Amino acid sequence: MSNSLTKKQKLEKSQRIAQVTLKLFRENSFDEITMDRIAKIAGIAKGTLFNYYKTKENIFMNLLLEGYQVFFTQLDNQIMNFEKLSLADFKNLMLKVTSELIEDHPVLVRLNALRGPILERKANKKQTIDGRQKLYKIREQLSKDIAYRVTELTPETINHLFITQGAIISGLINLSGLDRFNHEKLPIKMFDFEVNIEKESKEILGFYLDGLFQEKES
Amino acid sequence: MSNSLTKKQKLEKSQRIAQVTLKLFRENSFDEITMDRIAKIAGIAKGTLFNYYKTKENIFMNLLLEGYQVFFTQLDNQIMNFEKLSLADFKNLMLKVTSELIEDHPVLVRLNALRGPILERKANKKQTIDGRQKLYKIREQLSKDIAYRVTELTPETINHLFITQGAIISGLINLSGLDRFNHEKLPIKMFDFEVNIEKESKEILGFYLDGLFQEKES
Amino acid sequence: MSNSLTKKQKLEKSQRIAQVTLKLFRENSFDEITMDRIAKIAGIAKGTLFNYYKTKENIFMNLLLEGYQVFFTQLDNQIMNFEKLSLADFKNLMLKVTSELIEDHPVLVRLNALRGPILERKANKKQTIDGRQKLYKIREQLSKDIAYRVTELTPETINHLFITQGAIISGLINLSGLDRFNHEKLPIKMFDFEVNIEKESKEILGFYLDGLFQEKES
Amino acid sequence: MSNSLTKKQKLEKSQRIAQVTLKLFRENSFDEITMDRIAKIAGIAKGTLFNYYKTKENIFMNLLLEGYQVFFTQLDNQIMNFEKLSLADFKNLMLKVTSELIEDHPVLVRLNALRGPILERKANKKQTIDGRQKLYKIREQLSKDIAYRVTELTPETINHLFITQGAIISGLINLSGLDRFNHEKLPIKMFDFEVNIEKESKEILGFYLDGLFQEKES
DNA sequence: CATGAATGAGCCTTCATTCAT
DNA sequence: AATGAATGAAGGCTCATTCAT
Repeated sequence: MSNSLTKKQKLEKSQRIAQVTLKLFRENSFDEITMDRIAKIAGIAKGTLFNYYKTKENIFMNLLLEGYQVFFTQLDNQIMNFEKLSLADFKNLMLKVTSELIEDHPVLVRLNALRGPILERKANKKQTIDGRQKLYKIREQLSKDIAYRVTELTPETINHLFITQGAIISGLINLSGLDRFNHEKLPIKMFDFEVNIEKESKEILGFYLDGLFQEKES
Repeated sequence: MSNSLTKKQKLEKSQRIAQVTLKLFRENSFDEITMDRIAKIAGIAKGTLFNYYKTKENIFMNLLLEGYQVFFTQLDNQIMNFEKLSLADFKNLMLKVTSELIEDHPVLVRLNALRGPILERKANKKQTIDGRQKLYKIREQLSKDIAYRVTELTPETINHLFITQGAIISGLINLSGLDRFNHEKLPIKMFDFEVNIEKESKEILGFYLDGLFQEKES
Repeated sequence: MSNSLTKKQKLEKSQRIAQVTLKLFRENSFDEITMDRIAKIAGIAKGTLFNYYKTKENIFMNLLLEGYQVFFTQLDNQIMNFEKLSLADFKNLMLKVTSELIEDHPVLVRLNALRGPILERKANKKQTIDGRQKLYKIREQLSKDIAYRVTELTPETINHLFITQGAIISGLINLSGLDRFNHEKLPIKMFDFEVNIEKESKEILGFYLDGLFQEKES
Repeated sequence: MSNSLTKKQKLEKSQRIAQVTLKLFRENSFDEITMDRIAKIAGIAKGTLFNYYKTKENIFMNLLLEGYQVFFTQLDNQIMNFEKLSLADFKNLMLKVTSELIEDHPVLVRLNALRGPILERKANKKQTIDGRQKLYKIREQLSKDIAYRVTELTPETINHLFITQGAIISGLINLSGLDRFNHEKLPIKMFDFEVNIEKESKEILGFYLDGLFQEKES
């Protein structure tokens, strides 16, 4: 009774852990976030962490999957409001999504960039496959819903576009050295540091879409 | 002279260390590469490592700077053969460079992605600035030489393009989980794993250039 | 409760570590005492050490502060038994304290000598200041209690005297090469080795007090 | 011929090493001075150091012995100018020497403080004894010359006084945390940091001498 | 289920000393 | 006698993970 938690209670605790980690990740790198800090801030014992997540990497993997699920679900809901979308509409949508990712969910992009080089390294094969498949499923559903409204594009193409979008944003974020998150500014003015991630991302993605659409036409 | 290594010999040994590290980096992440492993494979004592490079990060930073220097110098030499380059020529050039980076020097791109979040963390401000400036200089010279031949573009734009190119490739490589470099193939077929980095990069960059050129014209 | 050590238990373990370190310090210099040795002798893992003390220096700093606290508190208690103390009484007191420090707590003096050149080096500014202030507070209280009973002297003068006393003893202990604490006796008879630290210290301090008192009178 | 140095040349080189070390020791602790730095500043190879001094500790021990030799010799010369010295003269002399040690040769005192805890630890028994004996001889000669002029005191007493003097100064220097040599000042005002080493030393020694002389009279 | 003390492998780095040339 | 590259033992410290209670 007392020592057996309801599913709801368990979920709440695991989410608390996740939220704390997420918050920390906004201004810290993976290495800078220790299980100690997470436990302390979450107000639970370090050992308890491992009852909810087998490894540190699992916390982040979960964050990634849950995050994208929420994000894509919300996006899906918005799309449901439309009957049809022209290519121009779709382009605007993708650019808007780009802005949102960068402004409101850069953490999601950074988590995604963590997946291959870090998260999956310490996960076993099954976990890795499960994680990827889940992420894929989420994106797949969204892609289908969009393709249903943008008749010129297939779900595969749209799915592909989301991946490309992620790669572009991630590449730019990483390159910009996360300087927005760093405290000390370097007394130097070079292009690297002036990368306006949002503007760049939208430009690249925009031209990419233009090219893609043009190709389809011909 | 006797026991004193000539500059050439010293360079050779420091390059041996660098080569060992580079080789390890092809299939391992920064964290997985320890000074111990480097020393062992290079066939020298761990302490000797520090006679050539003051920190682990220095080895990688050097690898990055030297690598780009060589790569861009070769590129520069190729360009010197031309009198003038049309925009179409330039586009082909950028696409060819993209292929080369991905096929022959993916390590360079990954090193560059390491710079901000890892290499510069443990370097002091001066080293960081020096490193960045050196890298910048290299790219700057190349950009000027190209701009001289592609009259429609400014050096700044070209420099910008190289950075964008790096970001795109880096984003895709990272996203693809480096699977092509891993030993074990995952028994799974999903889009992520089928990302043909080279094809994708060229497509994105190609369309980006098209859009950019078109914009200039109007 | 179960696996959680009570405050008392934690204190006991941290004191065990401290005691081991103290014991080692009796016959070894700071550099000769490694965290490895401390852990081994304390019968715990090296990592455990760092759960109780963040740095090696912290162990010693703690030893110093705790040691003086205990010593001065005991001294304070003795003083509380008196209503008033004449200058002669006070002189006797200081000489007695000198004997006690040398006979029973030479380690305390040596720790104090370690503070500036070693312990505070690796401590951050806050720690350094805190440590010094704590030590100062301890001595200050004692000085006040004494000054209350020795009407001819101010607390400042007395505080000053304790510091001078420490310097004299420390100087002599260090000079005598700690030989009395070393295992091997040197087969040599020279003045240095015959320094009777206790006798010397008391003589110097005694005369110093005499001079000081005489000065006050005139 | 070319590969065999004259005694003079050898002496010069060993003195150069010594001078460099001495200079470094003025603003650095023993640990902060590496053989590397010494060699570099002296303009010789690191290996060469070991042709002149078998160990790092030997350099410092030599510095100590040579330093005192010079200092005491100069002092001896000054004394030779006098026929007789009264006790008051002698006291003034000792106080003047104290000032000189603190103002001009604090390094000497610090070296002396290094002898027991550091220098002799890594030296073998013979070296230790030799070093001590040499130092003793130097001081002994001086003591005799003084005793000859201060008829009230024996050479032993005077020798003893020099040791006491060294202990007092050393104790105070160490206690003051070498703050005069530190770059960063602590934003704190406590007695410890206000120790005026020279004033304190002279006061303690002065009173000590007063007491001693008074004792002799009675 | 929660706890948090204990673990120990592993990391980077330092530096006096050696020795082949 | 001089060189300086090579050595390697040693050091302090980190942190994800385990497990007895």
